[in-house]
Amino acid sequence: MRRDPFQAIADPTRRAILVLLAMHSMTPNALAEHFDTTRQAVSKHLRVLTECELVRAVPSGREMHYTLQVRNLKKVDRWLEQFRALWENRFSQLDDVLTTLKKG
Amino acid sequence: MRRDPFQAIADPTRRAILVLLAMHSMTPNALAEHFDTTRQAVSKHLRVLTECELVRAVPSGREMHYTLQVRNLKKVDRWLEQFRALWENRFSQLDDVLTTLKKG
DNA sequence: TCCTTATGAAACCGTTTGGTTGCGAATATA
DNA sequence: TATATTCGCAACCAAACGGTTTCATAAGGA
Repeated sequence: MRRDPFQAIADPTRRAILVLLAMHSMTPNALAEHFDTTRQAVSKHLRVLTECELVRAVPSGREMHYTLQVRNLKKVDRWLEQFRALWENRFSQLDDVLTTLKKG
Repeated sequence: MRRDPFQAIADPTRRAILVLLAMHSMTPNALAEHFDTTRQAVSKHLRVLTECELVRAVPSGREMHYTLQVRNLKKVDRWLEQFRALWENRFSQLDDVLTTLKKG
């Protein structure tokens, strides 16, 4: 089973969860209210996110507070880094044909 | 079938293909030599990447030259943008406990 | 204590994924 | 023309994915 941040953010629901948790930590029930699925489905996504260490569970009584753990998102950012130069230089501003010529 | 850059870069082989194509355009055969799979498997990945418009196929005789199309990678970059502030501010430099306090 | 609420885990299901093999079409070469 | 090479497509397969329903556990409230 692949467990890395790239696979984690492939799912749109998981991306939305991360965005919500970026505001403040939330319980599974509170999160589930934002989606058109069951609490258990959200819980499964939280499990994946926890295994990827993109999220951390903090118990509080009978509730569980999930918190964003931003560190591993940086891995995605670092991977993108190697392409950033390509879309920031002036060649990539031109159309695709020119890009092709440059690389061919 | 979901076809977006997030799903495209979830697969490690596809990420490696994108990195290789960032250097210069390549044919499916040339690409396949870099991996421990068949040409057809690489071809399938190229199909996905093409559908996501992360790659563009340029025919040349009986060969096909695949070129990186960087535009849609920016979508991932823009999504990450909303988290970048979190790991760039001084709070995220502290350990996870502090991060929790800040968000709780 | 009894009941409700919050949660995770397990079993199950249909679809998607990533891979293989085999094929046919089209281009280059002898 | 005949042959070899490059490639995409279709069929098939096992494993993973995303979802549901059901159940057990544990904590709060009447």
